[in-house]
Amino acid sequence: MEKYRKSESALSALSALAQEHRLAVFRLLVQAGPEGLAAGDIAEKLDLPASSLSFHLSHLKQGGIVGVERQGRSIIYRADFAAMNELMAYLLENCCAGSDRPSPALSEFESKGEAA
Amino acid sequence: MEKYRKSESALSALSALAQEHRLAVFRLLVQAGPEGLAAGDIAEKLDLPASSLSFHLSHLKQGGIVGVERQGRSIIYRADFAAMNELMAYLLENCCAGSDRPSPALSEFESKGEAA
DNA sequence: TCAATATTTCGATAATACTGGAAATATGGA
DNA sequence: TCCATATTTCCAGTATTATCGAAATATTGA
Repeated sequence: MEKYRKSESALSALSALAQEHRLAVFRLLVQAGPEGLAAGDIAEKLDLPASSLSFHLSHLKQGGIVGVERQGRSIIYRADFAAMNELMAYLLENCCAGSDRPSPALSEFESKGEAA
Repeated sequence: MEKYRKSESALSALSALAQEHRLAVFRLLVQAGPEGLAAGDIAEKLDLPASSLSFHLSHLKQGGIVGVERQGRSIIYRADFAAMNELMAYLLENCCAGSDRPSPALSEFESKGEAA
């Protein structure tokens, strides 16, 4: 258990995604799957200057939703699916709740989780 | 059908949520449920100056994830659960994909949807 | 060791976002 | 109509984020 699911990490993941180029990069990485993509490939596909892309990649890394690994001369980025799932779980618990939800029951649960 | 689910709207919903105070406001509105909350109540609960809160509320409104309605002297804000569900659907389709996903099949589907 | 490749870091600039007091707007009640 | 309440809009100041060329750093292969 002990899923962290704190607002703090959700927030940094959200800010990582909340930018045109970064959302595009992340979607590309999701499509690429576990193999990931080299920074250069991303730059080419999205037609972004290397230094700008690097700025955004480091933001995605900070947000905890991509992983990095050097592979020879290239640096491979991959989507962190586990982190993305945690973000989804956070949003589901804290930001969703159909009109058919069991009143404030769920919110009490979440505020308890948040306290720690 | 014709779910919009475009990157553009996902992006504005994401930027709406990707800010400490706005995420807090939205969570509060989710807890409040369909009844919503008056701006003043939100300001009090989160201890935010009225003008700052108003700035953030308009951002949430722009992002399409809250609804507004005047009720006497107060202005009631409520979480737009349908919009939130659309965001979740977008993220699920475009930003998730377990390692057990059917290769690039899903991504082809989504790029077709995006074209329009 | 040297040159070529891949990427990041630096630094300067521009653009955007956030903050909060004060003034403006809308509403309801006396 | 006049006053109190609720909220927004305006505005200026501050802070954060984005952009991208140039220089710096790694890595590989000759």
